[in-house]
Amino acid sequence: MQDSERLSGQDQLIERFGTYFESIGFQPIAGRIIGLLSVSDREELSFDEIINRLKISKGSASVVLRKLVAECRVAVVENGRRHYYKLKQQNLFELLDEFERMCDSARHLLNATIDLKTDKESSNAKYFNEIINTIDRYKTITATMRQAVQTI
Amino acid sequence: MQDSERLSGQDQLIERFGTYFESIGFQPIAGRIIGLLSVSDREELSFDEIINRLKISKGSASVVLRKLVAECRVAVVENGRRHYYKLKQQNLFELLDEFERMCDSARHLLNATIDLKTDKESSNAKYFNEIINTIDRYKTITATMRQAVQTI
DNA sequence: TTTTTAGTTCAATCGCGATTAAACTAAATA
DNA sequence: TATTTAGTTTAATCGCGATTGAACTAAAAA
Repeated sequence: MQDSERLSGQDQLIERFGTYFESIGFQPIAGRIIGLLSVSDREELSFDEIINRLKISKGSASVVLRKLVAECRVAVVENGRRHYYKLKQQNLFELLDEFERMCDSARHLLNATIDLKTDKESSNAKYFNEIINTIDRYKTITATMRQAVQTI
Repeated sequence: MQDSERLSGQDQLIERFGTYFESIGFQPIAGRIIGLLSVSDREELSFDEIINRLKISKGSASVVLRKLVAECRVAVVENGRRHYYKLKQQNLFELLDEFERMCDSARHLLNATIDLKTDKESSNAKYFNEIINTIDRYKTITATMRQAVQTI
């Protein structure tokens, strides 16, 4: 594969990472930075390399990188005056935890909604109960999966 | 429970539904409408009831409701000149499908990223492979779950 | 000590989706 | 037929997060 080909391929992937992370609530620039750090062959990039490759201002890079570091998405290595950044690998179990917390809060909201219904047998009340049951079934299964993985 | 108590309880839940749906990409008003239709005791509400309870303009209600109907989140019943709206209950398997499509596209992006790496043994390449394996394990499990539920 | 460099800070602005207001349409009603 | 009513359309505006630019700080280099 030629260098130019690789570069343009990387640009496309950076864009895809970017739109994905945008869709889950990150700033556009944050998504591109995660993309660049994911895609790039050298996995530790300086502040300058980042702003030059992505063509963004020092200001936004500074703000967004600080946020990404605070959120443990990116790790920073200081080397003299220079800062180097690399992707911080997430603990996959923590990702699962996060998803389960989301399910829990949905479950909680649906329960509160049913509690407030005059008619607990109404169509929506039944539907919400069905969703709650599905969430509970799902949690049983992931608990099993978690155990299985942990005992390997 | 008193009526006033129930009403303010509903308002709070509407707000919680609203912020939840906002967080997954819906317009604020769309989230509140879904909340109102989820929480309200009468589960079929007229255009007027919606704009009065949520204190929103006819214009935004019209636009947002059309969108929600197009997305199959809300069903509309026309009765003479009046339109009545109710929550459209989703097929829970379709929700699962949607989640799996999301996993598939993530898997695809990670694969493309590894393909483009010069060093397939780099730290990030290994990390991405680990995520792919986790996704695959997850899919095996949900397939089993799906079969189990379908044969009930 | 002076100069250069790396990154930070923050006020200003940009961009854009969400929302409204008011004119408008079409159907029901009188 | 004239009027009322229910909802639609769309131009204008609002609000706000994202981004920039330029001044600024602090540390390294000269």
